Amino acid sequence: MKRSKKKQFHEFMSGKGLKSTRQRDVVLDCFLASDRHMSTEELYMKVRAKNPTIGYATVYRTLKLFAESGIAREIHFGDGQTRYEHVAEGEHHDHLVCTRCGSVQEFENETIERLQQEIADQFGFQVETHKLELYGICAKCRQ
Amino acid sequence: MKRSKKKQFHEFMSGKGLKSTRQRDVVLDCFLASDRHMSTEELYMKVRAKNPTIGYATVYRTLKLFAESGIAREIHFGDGQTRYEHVAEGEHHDHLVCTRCGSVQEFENETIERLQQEIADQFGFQVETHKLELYGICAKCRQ
DNA sequence: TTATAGTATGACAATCAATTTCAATTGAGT
DNA sequence: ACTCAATTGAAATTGATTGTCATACTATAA
Ligand SMILES: [Mn+2]
Ligand SMILES: [Mn+2]
Ligand SMILES: [Zn+2]
Ligand SMILES: [Zn+2]
Repeated sequence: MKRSKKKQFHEFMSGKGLKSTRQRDVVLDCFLASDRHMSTEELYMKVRAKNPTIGYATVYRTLKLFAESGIAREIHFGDGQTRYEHVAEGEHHDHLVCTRCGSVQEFENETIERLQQEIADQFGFQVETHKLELYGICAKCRQ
Repeated sequence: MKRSKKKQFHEFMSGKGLKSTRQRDVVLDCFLASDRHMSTEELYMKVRAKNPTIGYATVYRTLKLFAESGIAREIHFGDGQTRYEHVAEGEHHDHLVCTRCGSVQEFENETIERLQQEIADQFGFQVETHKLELYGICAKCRQ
């Protein structure tokens, strides 16, 4: 799985005439080894631990490339931080976000997805993406 | 309806020992007279048209008070702009957002709301708020 | 292998929305 | 009118992100 994402990214890069670099490989390894829903800042810290010479701008630029290549998805939970999560091909999920501890639980619901489609159809709206997030208190934080 | 929101806001303010000012009244009038889903910037422009001496910070501060008082809700559509929309007491709706023309269509779906609740219950998660947005191309933009 | 052309990098400046600071002003109860 | 906390606008500041640019590097051709 990690092998295949590496491959996917490298194919995307060479297909666009973009280069493979030491820095990008470090960022990629840190991203793939990381928990999901990491903020750019958090990832930058992990990257620095491996190679302190890598700059902030490079991490930002590389994460955008991950999203373009399809191995990552950009997410926003409403704190001013952009986050990235791993994307499994053909999969989709939504999120439960704890406003107390910040933990994130993923879920899938086929019925909701279908209803969304129906609603869009009623309005003649063509859905490209959607975002469903439930914010509240997770089981642990409720004791 | 507009009378009652004005009232609601003024009651909230006096209840907190906060003052009624000329500036706040102008911002409130502009907000109530406006289309929904206005960005702070857009509202600021309307405010300036009525009273060019009112500052940016005052508009920001006042909109936060609207949200606190319950007459407005803060929304984020992923462009870097915070928006505010009118809140009707006891009502809730979600959004279809056109990524081409920026238009916003509101909808309500009781079944989806119920399913969200069920999912949260399964995880022992206590929902406080949620966000459901469908992004894509609206009927008009599809010709 | 070496030359070459275009890409990538990191330090730093710049941007953008939003917030904070602060001295001067104002609102509301007395 | 008096008092005092709340409010204001201008400007400075923050925090995340992006742009600039001179230097360094990668990949391919020769
Ligand atoms: Mn996720
Ligand atoms: Mn709305
Ligand atoms: Zn929690
Ligand atoms: Zn449209």
